[in-house]
Amino acid sequence: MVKAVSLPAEVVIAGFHALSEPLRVKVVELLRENELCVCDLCAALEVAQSKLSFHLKTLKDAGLVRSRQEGRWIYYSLNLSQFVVLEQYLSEFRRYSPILPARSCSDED
Amino acid sequence: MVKAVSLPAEVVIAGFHALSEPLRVKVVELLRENELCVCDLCAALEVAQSKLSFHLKTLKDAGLVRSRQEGRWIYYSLNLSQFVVLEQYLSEFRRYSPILPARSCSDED
DNA sequence: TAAATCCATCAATTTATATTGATGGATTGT
DNA sequence: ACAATCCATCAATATAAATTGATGGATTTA
Repeated sequence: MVKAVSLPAEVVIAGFHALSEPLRVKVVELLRENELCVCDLCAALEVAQSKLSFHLKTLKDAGLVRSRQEGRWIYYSLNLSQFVVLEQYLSEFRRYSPILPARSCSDED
Repeated sequence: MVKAVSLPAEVVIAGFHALSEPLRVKVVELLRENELCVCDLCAALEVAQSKLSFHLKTLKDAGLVRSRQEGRWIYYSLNLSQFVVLEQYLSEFRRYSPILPARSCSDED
């Protein structure tokens, strides 16, 4: 049961990709507070249903959200463990560094 | 000097977008260990220089890397504080949750 | 000064993603 | 059974991102 060693983890890339689009980020920010059905999200975001459905699929394929059916509604909610995976991936960058990045006063580039 | 309140933070989206492409992820993983010049990266990744340059620009625009010139070389390094920004953005999703997602026994790496 | 190296940028093409409106499956209420 | 609601999927189009080869600026070496 050998686990492949750090190919730039597909699942991580899929996660970041899913979070690289403004509407999808709005979706997860809404879901942060409540489980919501698609029609709730459509109303809140004022977008067409098919458009939202498309983006929800991207989020779901990336493992960031789950869905559950109740009657004719499908409720979406966050899959927090996947957010943790991404968070931990990022945290490893810090671990390699001798010092935490100095917080520049004038942080211009 | 009013700071806009949580528009799905452009800088966060740009960061996730930058990390949503395999070659760019390989770049930051290499830079995690060492500051490197473009020609080092070209050699390590076996890609054309113009291609790499394009992706480095994406990473730089997202604030994830810095560059510094030394003679005719341009050295790239991580800007860890931006990684921390992304990490903290993700960590806020956890904060809303009543329970931390169960850590599955079988997904250690 | 001339040649070589390192790199960013440009324009043209290819490839990937997103948007739109339409269709149909599943569920519920009449 | 029929109509209405909720949703995913499809095909066509539009938009965005990546790749490629070429060009030129800046720096170093001969």
